[in-house]
Amino acid sequence: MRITNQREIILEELKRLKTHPTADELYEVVKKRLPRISIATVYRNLERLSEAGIIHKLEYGGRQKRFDGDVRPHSHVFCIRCGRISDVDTVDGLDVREMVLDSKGFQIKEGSLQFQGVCPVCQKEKQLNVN
Amino acid sequence: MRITNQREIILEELKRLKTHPTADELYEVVKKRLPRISIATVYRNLERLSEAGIIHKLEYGGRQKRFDGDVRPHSHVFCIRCGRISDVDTVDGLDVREMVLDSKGFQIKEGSLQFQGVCPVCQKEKQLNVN
DNA sequence: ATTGGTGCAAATGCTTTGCATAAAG
DNA sequence: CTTTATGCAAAGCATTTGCACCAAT
Repeated sequence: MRITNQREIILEELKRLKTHPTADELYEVVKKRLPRISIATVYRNLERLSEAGIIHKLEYGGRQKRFDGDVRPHSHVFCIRCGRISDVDTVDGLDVREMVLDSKGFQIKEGSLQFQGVCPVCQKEKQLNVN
Repeated sequence: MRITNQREIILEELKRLKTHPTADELYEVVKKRLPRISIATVYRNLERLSEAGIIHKLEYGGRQKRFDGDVRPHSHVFCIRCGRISDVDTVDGLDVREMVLDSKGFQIKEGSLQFQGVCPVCQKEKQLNVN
C-alpha cells in the first residue's frame, strides 16, 4: 500500500477524531488540509485501510457507515435517534469469545459488546420538544 | 396499527424464516403468497414493525439491512464476506448491561454481543478458490 | 518507467416518498 | 365515513466505479 499524502492525512485525522465520523464528516475535516481532495478518495482509502485492519468500519446505527481509528478491542453504543456512536467503558479482562457456546459453523474472528440507547444530545432535544 | 393482509403475511414469513433476511429476500418470499405486493410495502411494514418493537432491524454486515422476527435478547455473528447473519448461542444468564462501567452519558436501552467471522458457505468457497 | 492512486462525473443500488386508489375499522 | 395502507413510479442519498491524469517508488 503506497503512502500518499491523502492516505496519510485521512488516517491522521481519523485517529485524531474521537467521534467515529462518517465518510463525509471526515471528508469535511480533511478538506481543510487538502482542499482539492475528492470524496471518492476518502471512501477508497477508508475501505483499503479497514481491509488492512488499520482502522475499523462500524456498520450499525443509521444509513451511513462510521469509522474508528482505534482498533483496540472495545465496545460501542449507538444512538437510536441520530446514529451517533460513542465508546463504552466495560469491565476489564473481558473476552467475549469465551461466552460463545455454539457459533453455528461460523469461524469467529472478532467479538464485542454493542449497546443502543439515546445520546446526551438527543436526550436534551426530547426534553425541549415536550415543552 | 391496522391489521392488513400484507402486514400479517410479512410478519408471519419473517417469523418463520430463521435466516435474518434482507427486505428484498423477504419480498421474494412474500410475493409467492401475495403476487401483487410492492417492495415499498415490505419496506414500510418492516420499518413500522421494528419501530413498534415487534421485530428487530439488524444494521451490521453489508450494505443491506436485515430483519429478525425473534426479539428475545440474543447474539449474532455476521459474515465479513457475504453479510449473512446467524444467531449465536452464548452462556446463560448473560446481562451485558452489567458490564458497563461508563456509558458516556448515553441512556442505554439494549445491549448484546456481536461477533464477526466467516460463515460456513464462505469457508467452503475459500477452499475452492485455492485450487 | 511502472504501478498504484487521485479527481471528477456518472452510475449503482438500497431505501424512501408522492400520489392516486383501495381496504380497514 | 374516515383514516391508514398499498402499489407504482420517481426521487433520494450514500457509496462505488470508469477513465484520464498524476504521483510514488
